Amino acid sequence: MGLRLHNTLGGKIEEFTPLQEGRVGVYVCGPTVYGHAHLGHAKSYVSFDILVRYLRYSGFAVTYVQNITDVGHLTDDADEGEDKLAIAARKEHKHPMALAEYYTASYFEDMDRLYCVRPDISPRATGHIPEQIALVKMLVEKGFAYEVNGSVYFEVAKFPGYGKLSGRSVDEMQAGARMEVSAEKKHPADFALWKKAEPNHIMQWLSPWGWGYPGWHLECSVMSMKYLGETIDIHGGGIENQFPHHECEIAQSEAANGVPFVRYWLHNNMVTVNGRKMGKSLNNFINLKELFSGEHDLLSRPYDPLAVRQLILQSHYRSPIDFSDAALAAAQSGYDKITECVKKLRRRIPQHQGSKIDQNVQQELDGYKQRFEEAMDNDLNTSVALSVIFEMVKFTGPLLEDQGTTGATLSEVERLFVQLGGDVLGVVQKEYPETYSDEGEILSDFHIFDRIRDIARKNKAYALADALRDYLAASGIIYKDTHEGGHWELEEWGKGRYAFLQEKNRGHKADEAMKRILLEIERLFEQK
RNA sequence: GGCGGCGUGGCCAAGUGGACUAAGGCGACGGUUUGCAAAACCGUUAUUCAUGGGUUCGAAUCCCAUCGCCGCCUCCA
Repeated sequence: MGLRLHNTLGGKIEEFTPLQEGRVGVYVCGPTVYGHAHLGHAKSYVSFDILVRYLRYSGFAVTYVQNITDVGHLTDDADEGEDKLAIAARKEHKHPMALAEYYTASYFEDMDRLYCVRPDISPRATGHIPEQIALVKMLVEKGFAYEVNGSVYFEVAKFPGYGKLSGRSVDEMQAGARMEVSAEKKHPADFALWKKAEPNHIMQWLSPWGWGYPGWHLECSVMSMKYLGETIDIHGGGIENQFPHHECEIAQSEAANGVPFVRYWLHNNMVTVNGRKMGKSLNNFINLKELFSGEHDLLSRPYDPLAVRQLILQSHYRSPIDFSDAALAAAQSGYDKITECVKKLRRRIPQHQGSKIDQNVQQELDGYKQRFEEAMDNDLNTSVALSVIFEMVKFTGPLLEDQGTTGATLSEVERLFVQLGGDVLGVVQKEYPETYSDEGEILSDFHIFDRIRDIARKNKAYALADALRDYLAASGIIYKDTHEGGHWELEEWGKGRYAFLQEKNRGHKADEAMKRILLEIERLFEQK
C-alpha cells in the first residue's frame, strides 16, 4: 500500500496518486517576510519538508514551490487596512523591498538550520504583478469579478463551489457579525482581487483599473499556476489559512481555468506556547533565532535546531503542538541520544573486521524499514517513524559491544540510519563535524585545567579533579573519562551556551568550583 | 454566534472495533561500568485510555450525555 494523505477537501484520508505518474507538484504557502521566522513557521515548514522528503524517498520527482509574500497582506479583514510590510518598513525606516529582502534571507537561514530542504522555486509576489493583473482581467472578462472605484472584487455568488474546502456557506457568512462590510462590495463575502492605492502608498503598480496593488489571495493562484500548472497535486499551508485564504484561491483559480485547482489539500495544525496560543500581544512569542540562542525569558537554555525539529516530528502534523521549555529539553535529550548512537557507530565501523553482513541483523533492519514506511505512508505519521529510529538505537547498542559484529553489518545499520533518520526525517546528519569554528579557541582557554586535572587524577587527588570537571561543565564543556583516556567535548550547541553563560552571568557555579579548586590546591600544599 | 479539534502512565505522545494485559521519547528508580561522575548498556515504571450511560460476542477506538481544555472564523504558519 502506498502513501495515504489526509485531504482537507472531503476531510478523509485518501490514497495519493499524482496527476502525472512519477511526478508531483507541491505548492506550500510561504511566509510573509515582515519579521523573523517563529515557532509556527518551524512547525509548518518542517511538516511540509517531511512531505517533500518522503515523496522523494518514495521515488517521486517533486517540484516544490513555496512563495515569499512581500506585498499584499493587509492588517485588517474585509480587505481594509494597511499592508503589513509597509507598516514594518516604516517602523524600521527601510523601504519595504529592503525589509522583505532582509527577512527573506533570515527566513532561509533559519530553515537551513532546521535542515529543511530548499524549495525548488521560491517565487516572490512582487515579481509576478503582470501575471496577477492578467488573472484579474480574465476574471472580470469571464464575469466572476467586478470593478468599483479602481478596486476589483471577486463575486462569490457567481462561484457555486465557494465554501467547499472550509465547509462554510455564503449565507452563514452573511450572518457573521465580525465581518465588516465594505460599502463597495456587492456581498460581504466578496473579496478583493485588486485594491486601489492611495497616492502615499509606497507599493503600487499600474493596472487597467489605475494604480493599485494585488489582493492577498491572488499571488498563490497565479504562482502555482505558472510553475505547476492549472491543476496541482498538493497544496499545503497552515490550518488558519483554510478560510478565507485557500477558499478564495480555489474560487479564483477554478473560475479562471474551469478545472480543479488542487487535488490534495494538506493543512498543518498550530503551535501553542505553554498551553496558550502564541501571539505577539500575549508575551509568549518566540522566534527561531531566540530559540537557537536561548535568549528568551521563557527558555532556560539554547536548543539545537535539530532538537526542535525532532520535537515537531514527535507529534502529528495535524495535531497542535505545545512548545515549552520542558518539552524542548526532553526533545533535546532524545535527539542527543540518537546523535550519540550514530556517532559511536561511525567511530566503531573501522574497528570491526569482516565484510559479511549478518543475515539476522539484515532481517531486523528490513523490519524497521518496513514499519517506518508503513507509518509514513499513513498520512506521514512521523511520531511512529521516529519511534522506529529509537528502536534502531536500542538495537544498535549491543551490536557495538559485540566484537563479533562485522564491519559490513555495522555499515548496513549506519546506512539505514542515514536513509530513514537522515534523508526522510532529517534528524540524523550525514556527518557530524568534529570541530566547530570556535571550538579550538574555546578549548584552549581551558587547556590548563585539563593538564591540572590529569596530574590530579594520577595522584588520586579526586576532589580537585572533580572540582575542575564541574567548573568546565558549568561552562558548556563536557569531560568524558573513557577507557582510552579522557577527552573534552564541546556540546554541539556549546558555542551558544558558552556565550549564553557569559551573557546571562550564570557563572556562579563555575565560581564556586573555582573556590574549591583553590582550596584543594592550598590543602595539598599544606600537607607537603 | 458559526465551525473544528482534544482529554491515554509523573510529563510528552502513538494507537480510531479483536495480535492492546496500550508503541516510542523524557523523567524517575534499581543494576552493570566508573576512584566518583558523565556517556553507554540491562531492567522496572498504565489490567488501563476525562466521567456516566449505550451499541457489540468484543471498545481507548462507534453512539449519546456531562465535565474540562484548545484552536479557527481577524493579522498570524
